[in-house]
Amino acid sequence: MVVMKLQPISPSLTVNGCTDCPIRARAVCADCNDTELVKLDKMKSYKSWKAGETLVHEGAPLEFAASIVSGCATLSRSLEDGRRQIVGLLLPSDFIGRPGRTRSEYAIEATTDVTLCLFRRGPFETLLRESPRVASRLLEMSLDELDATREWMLLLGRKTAREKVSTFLLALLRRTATGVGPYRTDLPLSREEIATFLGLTIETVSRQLTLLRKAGVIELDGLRTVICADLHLLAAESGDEVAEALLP
Amino acid sequence: MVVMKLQPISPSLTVNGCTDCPIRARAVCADCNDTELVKLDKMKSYKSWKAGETLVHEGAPLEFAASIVSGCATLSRSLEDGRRQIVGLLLPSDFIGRPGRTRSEYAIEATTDVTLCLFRRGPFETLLRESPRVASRLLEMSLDELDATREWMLLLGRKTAREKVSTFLLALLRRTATGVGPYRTDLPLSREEIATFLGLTIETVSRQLTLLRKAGVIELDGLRTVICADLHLLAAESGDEVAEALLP
DNA sequence: TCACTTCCTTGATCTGGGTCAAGGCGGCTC
DNA sequence: GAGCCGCCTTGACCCAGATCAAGGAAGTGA
Repeated sequence: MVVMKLQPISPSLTVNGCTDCPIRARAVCADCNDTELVKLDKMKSYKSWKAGETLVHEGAPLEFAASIVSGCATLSRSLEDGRRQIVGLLLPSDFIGRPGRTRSEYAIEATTDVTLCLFRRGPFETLLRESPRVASRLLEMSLDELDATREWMLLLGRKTAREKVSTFLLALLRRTATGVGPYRTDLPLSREEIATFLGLTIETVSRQLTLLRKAGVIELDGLRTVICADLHLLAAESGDEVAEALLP
Repeated sequence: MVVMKLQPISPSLTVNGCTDCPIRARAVCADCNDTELVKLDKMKSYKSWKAGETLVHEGAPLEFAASIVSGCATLSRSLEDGRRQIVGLLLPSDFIGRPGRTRSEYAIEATTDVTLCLFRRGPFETLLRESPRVASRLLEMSLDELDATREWMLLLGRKTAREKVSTFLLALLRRTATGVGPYRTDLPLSREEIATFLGLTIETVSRQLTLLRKAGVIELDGLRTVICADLHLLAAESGDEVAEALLP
């Protein structure tokens, strides 16, 4: 399963792809021949789920590859006693799929209404075999994914609650940030889901959001909307000075 | 970077590969033509490091791909204030490398004396481009890696200290387990390194090892050798009943 | 408009694991 | 074999974040 990319895809790749089907744009770059585009277009279909629905249960068969068109979903793993950890966040342009394996190690759940662009396993794996360019793009995406996952290990193992919440908000805001601030984003996760993603409890997430608001780092507009006038303030709270240096 | 595989490689893949150079065995399966074997053999070389040495600094150029021949190394990431998290464990037959990127996101450090089988980046990437079979094997390894990393996220985010230490010992023992017990393994990491891997402190690791010994789950022979008569006891402490069900 | 639900916030208290400090135990050197 | 050094263990205490508990706010349906 390949997912959780917190940077937006390159604009130069989207413009000549179909924007409603990001995998086409992501898998095939501008100088490719059209054959692969046509093949991808022919095998795709769309499906939507409501917020809160489960797309795939942990350990259940996974009969498709897909990319997120709109909305947000999570990947999670659970222990038998109910403890649960979200191990990946799926946002538009992210990819779902695990070539060569038929069942999902993770539960996939919609946290908002979500629409996927689906490819059946069989034809998609054939395309992978026949098109080195698509295959190598998938390898690249998997390795980016691995880097993002390892970065999250550092967060889970070593960061404080405040740093965790700040890092999460910063990652979301950067993904949607355009031009200059103030930056605004709608949280695609409930407090409970944020907690499950950050290895915290819902109460701690709530308290840290309140503290960040009182410290003037962010503003909250309703329950789901976060506004940040200066991403550097947030980066300073995230425990990661490198992240700060990379800001616009 | 692709690493941390806690299962031994398939015996059917090793027998006809050269055992001192596992990537050849891992990348090329029995029914492949010999050309790829020859190409891999031609480009390889060997290099060794002493325990405690740094192979690659965090953020430094990574000019090779490699597989571990013997010994143990770690991948780690650090925050600026010195907090550090090991994000991957490299044991014999594991692969190091990040096609398409020239610098390492992680520090790579030898925790015991270690020998690598090295491939220069250029020729290795050419081989990847020309040999779909080797490329698809690398994708498979990357995805296994991603699964292992996400499993570790569940450990870091949700398990107790006792469960973390038990899970770590179980993973090590399973990797070397053959036939029936009692199982014995030499820890490739110091207490400090184990702590850095599990998101704990050295004192907590030490205390949990003592408690597991007093509970009769493990025996310790010297500082580095762990003996476990019954892996099911350890699995019961690991918080993961599925792991227990999969034991021999 | 009122009951009901779901999700969030805030306060009070508890505790697992961190921190600080004091040895113990080889292995090495001279 | 004495002194030293690196690594590990153990004890005492502390604190960040978990847990428990009590509302608040916003939506929904009758």
